[in-house]
This record gives sequence, structure tokens and C-alpha cells, in this order.
Amino acid sequence: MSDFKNLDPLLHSQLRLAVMSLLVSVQSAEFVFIKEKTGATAGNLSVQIDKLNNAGYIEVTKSFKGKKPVTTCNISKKGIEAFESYVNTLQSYIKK
Amino acid sequence: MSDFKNLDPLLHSQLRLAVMSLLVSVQSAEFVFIKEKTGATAGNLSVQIDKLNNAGYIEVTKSFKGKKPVTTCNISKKGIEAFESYVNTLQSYIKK
DNA sequence: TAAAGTAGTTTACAATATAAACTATAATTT
DNA sequence: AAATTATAGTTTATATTGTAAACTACTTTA
Repeated sequence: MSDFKNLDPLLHSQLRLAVMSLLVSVQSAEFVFIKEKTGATAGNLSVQIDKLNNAGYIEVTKSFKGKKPVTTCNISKKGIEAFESYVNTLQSYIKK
Repeated sequence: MSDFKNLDPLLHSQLRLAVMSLLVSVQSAEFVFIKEKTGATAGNLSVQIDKLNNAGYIEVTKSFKGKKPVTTCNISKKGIEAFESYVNTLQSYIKK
């Protein structure tokens, strides 16, 4: 790509982008909350959260709220930076 | 997706987005020019141009420059509208 | 006339996204 | 108390997509 910088493929996915954009503003959110906000299915969300986690863009902690399992996602510094960089690259595409 | 509107999958692809963003500014461009600007391989570009064409986002005309075949792509009204709509949706993601 | 270049297209494969099916536990209902 | 429904996810199977490699067809050059 000469004129067009590569878009981070991890962020260039509708659901992962939605998750990250949510986490950028709230920093921390629970699985169920993210699921509702994004409208994703649990399976799809689970997979995509895994990928973001493996990339170090978010940190995932599992605990219990009463007797129910709760998965909490926190955006990492690396995640914030990646998101900002992605947004900048994207802007360069759409305002050519 | 409750909070997040769907991103047109035809535009949410790095190469097709690059092609469309190029065509939005220049209106009309030749295959080889697009190939150079985007850094895509000919095969990949050919496939993606086909998809944009089938969607009615661009019009493709084939002619000759001297004895060499030339494929020219023109963005359509529908394409411009789709691009603008995509950009708006995207903006709503990244400035939440 | 053989080799290399140009302009693409087709096809085969790898990667991705997604839903469906599943696990595990808890709370209700009958 | 057994069966049913609900909650919170995970795993897996499939369909879709993206991409490069291989190919076609023609032209130019050595």
C-alpha cells in the first residue's frame, strides 16, 4: 500500500471496533453490558474478546457477582494507543 | 447492533475502502493507477473492483490505449452516497 | 522467434466472522 | 425433588471473505 497505510486488522472488524470504542469511553465494562450495547451474540463476542485479549488490547478478569460469573474487560494502554492509531489511519483514508 | 449501526460490509474492507476513497476524490481512474496508489496486487484489485461494480458503486469500462487494454473505473452516485453513509457511521463509532 | 513485459482474470487456499450447539451453574416451577 | 427455564459464558462448525499465485492474452524487445 503506497498511499494507504495498513489498517490494524484486529481493529478493522465491526464488532471488535465497537467493543474497543465502547471501552475507550468507559474504560471498563462487563461482558453482558458489552453484549447489550453492541447487540452481538454471546458466542461472537466471546471470540472477539479473546482476540482483543490475546493482542493485549484489553485485560479480562473473571469473578463472581453473587453466584453469577462475571467477565470484566478493561482497556489497556496498548489498546488505547492502537485504537487511536487506527482512527488516525482511518481518517487519512476518508478525507483524501 | 443496538448502539452501533451496521457498517456496509462492502466498504468495510481495506482495499475496497482505499479504492472508493480514491475515486471519491478523482471520480475516474484507471486500473493501473489505482493499483499503484493502493499498492494492491492486480488479482486482488480485480476481484475487489468486480465487487464494487456488482454493487453498483462504480462503473467499469474497458477500452484500449493504443494496443493496451485499459480498465477505467468511475464512481457512481450510489457509490458516493454509500461512501458518505459509511463514513458517517464510522464516525459515530470512533467518537463515542 | 524466444523471452520479457503489460494488463488484467480466474482459482485455490488461508483467514475471519458468525451462529449454533454446548457446558456449567442457579433459580423457578410443578 | 425432579424437571424447566434462565444466566453467563465457551467451543466448534460453517459460511464468507480476502488474498496471492497461477493463468490468459496480447505486445514489445532482444
